[in-house]
Amino acid sequence: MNIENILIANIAAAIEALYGQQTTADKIQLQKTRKEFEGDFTLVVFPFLSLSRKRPEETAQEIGEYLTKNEKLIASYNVIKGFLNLSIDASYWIELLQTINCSENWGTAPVTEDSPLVMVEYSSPNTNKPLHLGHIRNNLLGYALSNIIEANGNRVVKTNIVNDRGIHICKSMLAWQKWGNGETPASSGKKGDHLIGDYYVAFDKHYKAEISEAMAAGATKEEAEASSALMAEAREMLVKWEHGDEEVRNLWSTMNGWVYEGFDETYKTLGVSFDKIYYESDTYLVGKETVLGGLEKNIFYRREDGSVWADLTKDGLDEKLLLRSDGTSVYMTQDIGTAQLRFRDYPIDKMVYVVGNEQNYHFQVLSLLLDKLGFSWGKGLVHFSYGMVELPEGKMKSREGTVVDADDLMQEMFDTARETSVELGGKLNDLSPEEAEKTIRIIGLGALKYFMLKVDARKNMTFNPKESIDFNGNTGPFIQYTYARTRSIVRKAEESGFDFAGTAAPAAISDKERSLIRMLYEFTAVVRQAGTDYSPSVIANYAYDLAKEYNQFYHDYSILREEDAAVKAFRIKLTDNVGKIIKTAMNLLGIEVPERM
RNA sequence: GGUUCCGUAGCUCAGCUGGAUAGAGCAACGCCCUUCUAAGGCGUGGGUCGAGCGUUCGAAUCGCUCCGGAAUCACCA
Repeated sequence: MNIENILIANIAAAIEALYGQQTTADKIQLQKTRKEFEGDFTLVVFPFLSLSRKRPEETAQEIGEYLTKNEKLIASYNVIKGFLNLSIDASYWIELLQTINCSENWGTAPVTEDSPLVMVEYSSPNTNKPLHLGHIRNNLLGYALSNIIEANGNRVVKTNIVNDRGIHICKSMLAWQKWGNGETPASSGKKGDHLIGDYYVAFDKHYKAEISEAMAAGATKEEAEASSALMAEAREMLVKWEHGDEEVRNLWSTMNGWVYEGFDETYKTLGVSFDKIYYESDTYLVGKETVLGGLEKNIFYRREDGSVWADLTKDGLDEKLLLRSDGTSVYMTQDIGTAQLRFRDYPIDKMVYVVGNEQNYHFQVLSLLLDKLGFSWGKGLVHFSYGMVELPEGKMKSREGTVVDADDLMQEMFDTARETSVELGGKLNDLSPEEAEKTIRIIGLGALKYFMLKVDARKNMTFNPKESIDFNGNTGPFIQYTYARTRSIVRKAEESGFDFAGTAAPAAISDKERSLIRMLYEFTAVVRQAGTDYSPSVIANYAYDLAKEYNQFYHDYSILREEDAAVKAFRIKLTDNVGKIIKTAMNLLGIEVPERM
């Protein structure tokens, strides 16, 4: 049923019949005919000139003539320079729409118990501060990627590794002990993660004050930092934590608990979720064991000072520290431990890490180390590396207070969506207050998510808070609006009791209709490409193209006022299916679409 | 300095397994709501695809060199 394969087979036959020589598949370059020319598929004939020994136009003419004569599906052809444009018979497109209409999950591959298992790690927050704009990009990419991988016929386990231990959380804990007066999320009404974040900032403030005081007394910066009593206390706390000091552990559990409640709320609002959460406090010791195991097998080596290293010079990299001379673990050790635990829990075939591009080197090393340690998926692990989010003024800097908070940003999106719908004449007035509010959240989030996902993940992107909340043009709300419009058309058709059963297929279809069906057909290839390239932006840009194409169609033709019943039924069905695919595409990105807006 | 990534319209971005005259949106200007949702459609203007060389019938796309920007190369995480 794949039209391209049919065409390729016919072209190969044509070449052989006309020129008496076989051709290879890679020479048959079939592409979508550009809009300004007539036709559906275009064959580039330049590769065949050496066989035909004729001019490009003549060669194209001969092949076109042969094809129209021998393949019923090819209705006509035209030649422009070395390009042979082939028009496919309308009946094929009409039938194709019927096929898409009948298939339940067009574009997505089924997942069975035997499907490969892919684990996707994303989010990975620290527990000392709330989520910010960078995390939003990470979460949205990770969630969308998981959906896309699943749509390509894989079992997916979404996972999160929480960095819940270390000096950073001790800083917050210490500051809370000193200046908190027993404040809790319940007592102050603050979200837990924000509360902890505030104490982290408080620590930094007092620490800075301490430093400048010491420097004013004549110390150098290094001396001041080294003699900081606050920092010494924080370190002391970390040591107590490592030794399982009950008081410190209890405080740690309590305060991390507040943070998790806050994170859960943010994740829920953002619409992302996880199947399994790992905590570094559980994995760092496993990492140590695994590294020591590797030491026994001479995969790693120990230096005189007792530190453990991996020699990667043969792989073109440096030597990498795995355990400090005091026996404590480093970042890499934890990731090895996490990998070990995960592999015990799941039969992982492939591991995808959604982590910023500042850690490209880390994952290059991790891949090698896991491979040396015998993890089958180590070598083929995917570091889905994405670029930083920058603001028009430059990078976000927590010290300068230029960090865009995730919760604040989402709230701002909701507020703007509400204002905009009022400005546009109370678009949501027909809905109940609850439904209107729900729709506003769908639109606000849709704007934010689409804005971040349409950009190629590898690239650094600029996030302009003001301009990003634009609901016109290439935006999420534009696509959502188009979806709502398709639903409106279908709803009205159903309400009017239009009889689909008694209608025959239309005799002919227009270019716009052809183009739309073709785009629906291509969705399968788009999903596959997004899966192999790990690229949500491919889906995003497709959804926009489809919505734009449909809007043009909508303006060019009457659908409900069409008098020819066959044509009317066809257009309604087309509308219905465009809506279905828009919805599927948007859902793959983790974006909801409203029935009305 | 080594490694990796990025450079396309004033701005934000598509296009990159080589194909026809490089596309959207925003911003500017003009037209279209008594007609199925105007969060829309149509039109005008706007480009040495960072630069150069090479491969090719054909290069934004592939290769090399250079220029500009980012990340990374820690007993930080």
